[in-house]
Amino acid sequence: MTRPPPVQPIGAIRGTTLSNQLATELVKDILQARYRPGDALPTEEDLARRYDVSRAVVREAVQAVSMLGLTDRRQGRNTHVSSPTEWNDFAPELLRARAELGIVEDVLVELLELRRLVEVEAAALAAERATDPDIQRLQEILAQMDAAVGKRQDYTPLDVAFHDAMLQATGNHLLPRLFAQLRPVLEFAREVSAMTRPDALVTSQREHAAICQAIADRSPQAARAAMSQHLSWTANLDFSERIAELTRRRQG
Amino acid sequence: MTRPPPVQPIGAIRGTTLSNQLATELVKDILQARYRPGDALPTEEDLARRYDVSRAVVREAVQAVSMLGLTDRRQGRNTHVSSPTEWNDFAPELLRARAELGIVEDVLVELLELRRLVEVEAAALAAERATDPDIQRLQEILAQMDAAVGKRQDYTPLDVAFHDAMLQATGNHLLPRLFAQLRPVLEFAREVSAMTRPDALVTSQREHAAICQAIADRSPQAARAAMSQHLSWTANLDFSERIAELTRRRQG
DNA sequence: CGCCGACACTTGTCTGATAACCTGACTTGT
DNA sequence: ACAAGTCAGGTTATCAGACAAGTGTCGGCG
Repeated sequence: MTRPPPVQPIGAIRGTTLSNQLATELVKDILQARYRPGDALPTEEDLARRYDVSRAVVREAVQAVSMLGLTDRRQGRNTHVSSPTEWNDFAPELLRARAELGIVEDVLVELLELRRLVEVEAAALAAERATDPDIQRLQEILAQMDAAVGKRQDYTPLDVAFHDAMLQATGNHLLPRLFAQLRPVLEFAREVSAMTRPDALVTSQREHAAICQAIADRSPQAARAAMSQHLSWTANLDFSERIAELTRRRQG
Repeated sequence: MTRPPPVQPIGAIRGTTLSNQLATELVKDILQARYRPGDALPTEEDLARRYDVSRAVVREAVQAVSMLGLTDRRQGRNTHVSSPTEWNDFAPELLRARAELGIVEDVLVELLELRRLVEVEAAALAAERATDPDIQRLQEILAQMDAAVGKRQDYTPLDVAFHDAMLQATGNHLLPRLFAQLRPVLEFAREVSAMTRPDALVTSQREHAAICQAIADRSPQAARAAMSQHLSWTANLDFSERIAELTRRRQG
């Protein structure tokens, strides 16, 4: 397995290590149904030859892919692609790979719906249980957002911070973490939604203020309503053309 | 690194491969704060010596741990334990490890709360969007559950199937998958709750019937109410003593 | 026809070596 | 004295070749 020096290593992907590059390569192959559930992956030696890497690299890559639930390794048998029900769809690596492939269109609407489900009720919880420091923090962020209305680049991270602070105010540690994992794809959704909603910032800021007020008033009903209002426009969204355009732009 | 034959390999854990065993070992060490966030893990060679395995095994194990977001590898520097905000708390391997350690007490209540948040609204969604086959399937499962009231061993898997079918009836693919990932810990919660709620099956079955009826009637409000009722008893639950007992029993 | 063992194939593990990289201490020039 | 460059040691990343341990298949044998 002589390594010809100036040959592009795997796919010239921006990636740190060889094994990670190969891993994302395999993940993409599986997501694109180049290998289908139930199929056997090529032999480790095969993959090593094919990508001109050592078997150790292949093994670490396959290990990574298996940790995502995408494949099932057993000694003696080939490693097979698992049923999609086994996939860890919330693993950041998988979400990122999906986003990079533009395979998100089908998942994006569902993801936003999930977000709406959780966040509306979370707002109610936050109104019930927010501590004074929690509320203070929300108000601080809101003030900064007020100042940033007009500049989307400044506003967006504050928007994220606001929602995160709200989730933290529920006292349930899992909620911020769930959203932290979903963040990369939600960012992508935000990109798209920014296009579909040119009014955006002013309206958005009014809604944030309403949410904050409801929580400060300790009114779960009001909080639920305000958050529901804030996220309602995501309900009847059809992304397909927007995503197609973004993907085209990224690849072109 | 001579391998003495009859020495327990790593921890005599039930596990398939050496690297997987070592991986779960490291995961547990991190969860138990034996290595704290920011700390450096021992050298690969060090770990290899310590557990009497080859460096290749160590590397695959560390790769697995890193895929869970627990550690951060960079060439040249030691691999460090990441900040808990980076951890993939919804990865099945992590949840399982937590459950085996009995570190779930703090997470369990929050997990049930998350479940309640999502599932109540999911029931409403299902009432809106369930197809006829969806409803038929729910009714079939319900009938089987009717027959199984009285035998918890038969009932429990049907209970799981019912909730899964309900989530599928929402038409949102992410919902069943989220719960599939949470399953192991929810099972554990079920074990505990079985102890705290001896009335259980008859009441539970009545509630399931109400949920099913509401969905069949296409009434989101009724579905929300029924599911809320069904899960309400999880709200004010304090598991600490129960979990302590279960953990003691398992370790004793 | 069914059981069973030889055999090829594949994953799991071991060993030892080299390359790439980081850190911190040391040197050097101003 | 201080800043910048240099170097050495340690650590991870990768390579190569080998052997061990499972799995499945395909004969032959009862």
